[in-house]
Amino acid sequence: MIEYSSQPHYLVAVDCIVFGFDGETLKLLLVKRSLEPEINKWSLIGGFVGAEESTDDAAIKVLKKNTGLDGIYLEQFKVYGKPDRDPIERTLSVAYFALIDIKKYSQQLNADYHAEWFPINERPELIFDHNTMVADARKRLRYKAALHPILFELLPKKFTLPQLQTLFEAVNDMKIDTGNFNRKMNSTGLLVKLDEKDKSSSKKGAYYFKLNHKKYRSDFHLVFNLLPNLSLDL
Amino acid sequence: MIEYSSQPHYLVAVDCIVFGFDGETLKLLLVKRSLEPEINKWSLIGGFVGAEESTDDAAIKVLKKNTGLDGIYLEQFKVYGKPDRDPIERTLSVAYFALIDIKKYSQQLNADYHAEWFPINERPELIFDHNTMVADARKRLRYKAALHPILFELLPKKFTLPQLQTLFEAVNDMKIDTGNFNRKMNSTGLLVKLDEKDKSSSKKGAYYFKLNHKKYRSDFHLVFNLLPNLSLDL
DNA sequence: TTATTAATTGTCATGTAGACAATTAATAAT
DNA sequence: ATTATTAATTGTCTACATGACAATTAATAA
Repeated sequence: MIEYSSQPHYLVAVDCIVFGFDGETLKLLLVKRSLEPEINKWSLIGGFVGAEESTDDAAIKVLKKNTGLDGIYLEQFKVYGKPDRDPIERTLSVAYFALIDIKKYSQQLNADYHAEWFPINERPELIFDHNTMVADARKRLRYKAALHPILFELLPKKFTLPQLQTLFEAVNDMKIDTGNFNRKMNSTGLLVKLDEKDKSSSKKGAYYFKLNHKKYRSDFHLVFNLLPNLSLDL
Repeated sequence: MIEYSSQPHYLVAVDCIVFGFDGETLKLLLVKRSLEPEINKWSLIGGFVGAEESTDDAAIKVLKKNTGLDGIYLEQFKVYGKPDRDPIERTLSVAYFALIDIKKYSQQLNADYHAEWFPINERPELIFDHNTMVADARKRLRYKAALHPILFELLPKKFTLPQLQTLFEAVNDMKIDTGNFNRKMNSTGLLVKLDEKDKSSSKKGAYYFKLNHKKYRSDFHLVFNLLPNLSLDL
């Protein structure tokens, strides 16, 4: 039997930076950590990678366990591999960011798992290097969202143009001109206008749109310019 | 003493996809693997992550050991974490791509470490999932190079416009109009024209340029459009 | 009727992009 | 001196994108 002699072995975890959008504010899903050390402190959703699963599998599992949701947009974006990032024992963490339609998230699981949504700018301090992970994930989200129509993952099946614009403004911390924004979005071919209106936030009501999934899939990898004054930092 | 109970532990490796450019062809640095299994087969440069080093440290070390070079452009781009990717024992691999000025690479180390440059399109079969890693790294390189001036990392201190164009054409597998290309490159402010000429490939000779490092550093994160007909796939 | 938000449209200046052609330049080889 | 060769720049044309800003039309609850 061949062996790799006496190389050191490490724990491997996954951590998920879960973004959500409620129509107004960009949010982050956090949990109270259930094991020592730092028990009861706020933390990203995460878990160890089991013997029979890939890191992708582990991230999917973690997300399922904490939100009850399947088929979530997940993207591995960085490994955190400093030797001392976990004070107890060396643990590498493979970080993923996830985009969730917040309305799909079932409230009772919230209670079960002590998970809670926080407005991204009013979140508590997190354990270990999780604050850094969140900052990195935000940057990556901004970057990706400027070039690919990824933010649709955060919206419910039916959404309005004002909601879409609010989302873009929240992610990028900027005001966007409505006329130009709508023109641009309509020109992507990604939107399908529905007959129904959302009258919850105005008298006139805003038409609902749904995503053209076929176009979304086929054009996802193309490079768009979805942001005015594109100037990113990553 | 707190412990994470009986979670499984794994080996963690780094693998580097090392790109080089000789003025004509995009190349890949490979080594003959020195341990079982698959000993003497071609492989990416890699190694296990030691107990006292971060994954970034490990990648730097691996590169230093195999090329003798420091200060190489290195970017972590993906973790390969399938349980069975290594037949002997579960090993996660953190993949980095590296960009090397091929002229800096010292030939004698080549012999010592059995490392060899292959034209990227005429490379041998690689072990494990290394073929996939190379394909992924190429895509990532193309993507990044279209948006950021990263390809300068592959060029020597002095380079000519024709060399630069050839490099862009090699990375992206396309012909580029010289007039438009030179206009675009000159307009970035990244180039500093030198007095000296390179007469090796023409009678007239092509002026050497060097990189404006200050501008390079300050503008690196901005999103450029360095490719005609930008249409990427990642 | 009014206030309010939605959605579209217009306009203007500016810039980029790319196809394509032409020109000027330098110099080694003949 | 002429020629062949590659380098580098420039011109031109069309098309389209961009973004600032304003104006307009629309729908409807209060």
